[in-house]
Amino acid sequence: MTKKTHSIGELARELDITTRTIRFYEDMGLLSPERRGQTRIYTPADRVRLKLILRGKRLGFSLAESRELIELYNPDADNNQTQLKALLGKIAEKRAQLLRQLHDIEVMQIELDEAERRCQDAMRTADPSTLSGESA
Amino acid sequence: MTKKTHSIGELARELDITTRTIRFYEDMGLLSPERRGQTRIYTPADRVRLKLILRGKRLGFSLAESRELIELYNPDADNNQTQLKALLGKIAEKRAQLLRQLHDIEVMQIELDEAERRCQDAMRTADPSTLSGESA
DNA sequence: CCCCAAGTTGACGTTAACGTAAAGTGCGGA
DNA sequence: TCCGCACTTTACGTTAACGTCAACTTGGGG
Repeated sequence: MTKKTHSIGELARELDITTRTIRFYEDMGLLSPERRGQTRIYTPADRVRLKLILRGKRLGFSLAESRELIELYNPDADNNQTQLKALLGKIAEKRAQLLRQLHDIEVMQIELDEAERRCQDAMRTADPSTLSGESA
Repeated sequence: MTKKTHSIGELARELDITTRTIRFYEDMGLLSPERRGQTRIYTPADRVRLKLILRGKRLGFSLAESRELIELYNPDADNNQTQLKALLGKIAEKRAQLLRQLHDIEVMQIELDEAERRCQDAMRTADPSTLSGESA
């Protein structure tokens, strides 16, 4: 059975971040691992949270935004109807933001296509004297 | 004919950023508008560059990355074959990065779906006493 | 028992991306 | 002519997200 908990070092190595980063996220309230004495112990759930944060980072989310996201995934038992409605609203917001990013990516992909085309055109029409030595 | 150049203030208003930001981008080498005396004059091309930077920001790109992107779109006449190959390589990198982001967005959308579902479940099963006053 | 690797808590340093305040320039209108 | 507004440069301040020591403690191996 795949070991259920991790040390901070293990997590850091696996996710390719530093322990400092993990502790920082804890300071920011994004994680709250258990303790055995002083030592932090991370559950699979903590690992999931971390990966969620890192995914957020890859999309340009701030830690505050990632914290919001994490909270969205937690309809805690103590949420009343009003709070739940607010949650649904925030979910819709995030969704809209993702759609905007999708659009931005599409546009950027097209621009990259054009850039590549121009680049290849330039290679074909380039002065052959600038060839940098692959012919004997 | 739609006026061809813009003042820094016009651009700032249109793109919803500050003039400080625009000047900062210039300091970072992302823009180099013409001058009429001291005053900066922005061409449509400058405007395009700016929008490109802002799109990059929405996707979490740093200004350095945006500068790279801008350079990708400029197969300057003075690029030799070696440089052009390097450009194609960078274009491929950016493409890969965008694909990663696309994947991240997909995953996140699914997670939002689940979050929304859980949230609505919670609303249905919630203690009706927490209803905050919409029934007469 | 002692050491070392891996953990811990401070605390200060650093980088990116601007904000903000100060002090001056240039120009179209009353 | 003087006002006001938009522009300019210079320079210091700020926030987020860590990096980088320093000075501990702690559990297991020789």
